[in-house]
Amino acid sequence: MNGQILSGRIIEVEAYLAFEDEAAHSFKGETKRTKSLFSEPGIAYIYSIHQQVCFDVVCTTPTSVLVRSLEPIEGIELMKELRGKVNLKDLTSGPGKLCKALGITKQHDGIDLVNSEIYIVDDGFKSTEIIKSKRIGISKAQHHEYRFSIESEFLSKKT
DNA sequence: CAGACGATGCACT
DNA sequence: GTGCATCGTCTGG
Repeated sequence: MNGQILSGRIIEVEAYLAFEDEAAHSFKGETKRTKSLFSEPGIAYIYSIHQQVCFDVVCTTPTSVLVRSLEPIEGIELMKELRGKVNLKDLTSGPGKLCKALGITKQHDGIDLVNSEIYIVDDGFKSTEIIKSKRIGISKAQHHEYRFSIESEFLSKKT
C-alpha cells in the first residue's frame, strides 16, 4: 500500500460452506452484498458489518474462508498508523482489525487475489499443529468446528 | 421509507 | 467472561 509492503501470516481462519451452512452468507442466496461469493474462486469477498469490514477468500463458489487473525510481519509501523495507536497484539487480532491494518476496504471486494495488490503466498512456514475449534461471533450453526488456527509465537504472546 | 439484524470491536467486570 | 455502540444491507410496506 502506497509503495509500502504490508504483510502478515494468517494464523486463524474460519470456513463457511455453501448451502448446508446456516451461518454462511451464501445460505440465503445471492444478494448485492454476497455477489463476490458467487462470482469465481480465488477472489476476495469483502463485506461490511457494523462499522468494520471482513476479508474472505472465496474457494469453490460460494464457499469461503474468513481470515480472522494475522501475525504482522512487514509494515508494522504503517499498520499502527492505519489502525491508530494500538498494541502490537491488537493490530491484526480480528477480522475488522486486520482489514484496517492492511488498508483493505470494500473497494477491494471481488478482486483477484493472485494478480492484485492483495495476494496470498506460501512462505514455507510449517505449522506444528492445526488447532480445530468452534466458530466464534455468530448466532447460527455454532456447533460446527470450522475454525482453524496454527501455533504461533505471536499467538502465544496474546495468551 | 422504517425497522431489524449482524462472520465486530471496545470498554468494563 | 458480558454489554453496548453503530451503520451498511436486507426486507417488508
